[in-house]
Amino acid sequence: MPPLPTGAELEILAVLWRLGPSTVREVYAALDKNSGYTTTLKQMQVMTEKGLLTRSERYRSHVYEAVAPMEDTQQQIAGDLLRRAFGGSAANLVLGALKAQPASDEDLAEIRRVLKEFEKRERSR
Amino acid sequence: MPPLPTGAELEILAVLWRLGPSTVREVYAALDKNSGYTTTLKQMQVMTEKGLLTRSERYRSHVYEAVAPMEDTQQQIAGDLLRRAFGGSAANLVLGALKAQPASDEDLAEIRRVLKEFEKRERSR
DNA sequence: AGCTTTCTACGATCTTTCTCGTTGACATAC
DNA sequence: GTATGTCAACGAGAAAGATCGTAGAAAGCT
Repeated sequence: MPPLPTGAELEILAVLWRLGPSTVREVYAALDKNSGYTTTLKQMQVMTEKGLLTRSERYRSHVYEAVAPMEDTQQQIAGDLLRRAFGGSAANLVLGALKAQPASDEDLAEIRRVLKEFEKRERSR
Repeated sequence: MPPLPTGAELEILAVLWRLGPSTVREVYAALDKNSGYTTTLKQMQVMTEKGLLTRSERYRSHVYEAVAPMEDTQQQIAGDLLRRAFGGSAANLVLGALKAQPASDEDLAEIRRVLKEFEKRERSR
């Protein structure tokens, strides 16, 4: 089982999820950090060594891409936090998230949809 | 704004939330890590320096306690993760959490209650 | 060919986190 | 009063993470 991505790694992953396969420079530009280009480059190299990213040549530059699908990584992170910080209480996690960043009506509807879906699957077991 | 607790710090906080004010030895016993007693002690001393814990004398030993209420810390953590790993999508967070650790019926009901409550507050603005 | 730009690769440093061994204080037991 | 046990304090070390400076390869331009 791969270790969870660190904070800086997570930010890079988030950019790649959003933009799809990208060069280092594109990721660097999308990051609003005040660290240098080589820092981002190094980070992505390390992540590639770890197996978090893959790299393919394209003309002159290298294009990086997340190995694991976003959903898998998000699930791992959510599960880890649930255990570690919320004593396994999903309700507390939801509550914390909503308080921290009020959700829009669409978000709320989406959450309800997710709940229904989950409930249905649960009931059929 | 205080920096978010690290992984090891979070585990200690979780124990203190669960047990209430405790001595180092109690926390250490509740932790199922394979590190030594002094490691936990040192960690808690550092956390006290950082302002995460408070300490009060009790007879011979010291009793530690989390400074910030659990809810506040959880909210901070959830918000941070929401931004960093989930692109602000609370629905994805909920989905990830449910997939990672299927919730019981009570949990689901609790989540729905939280949603309703939040919605009501939202509507009255 | 020589210069400029745009990349990646490498190595070094700095900081934070994590871990533990040792010490000394204090109390209780013998 | 010596021994034993329990605890906090201290300092040191290892490990991981984050940051950057410099070098080197490849392409394009004049």
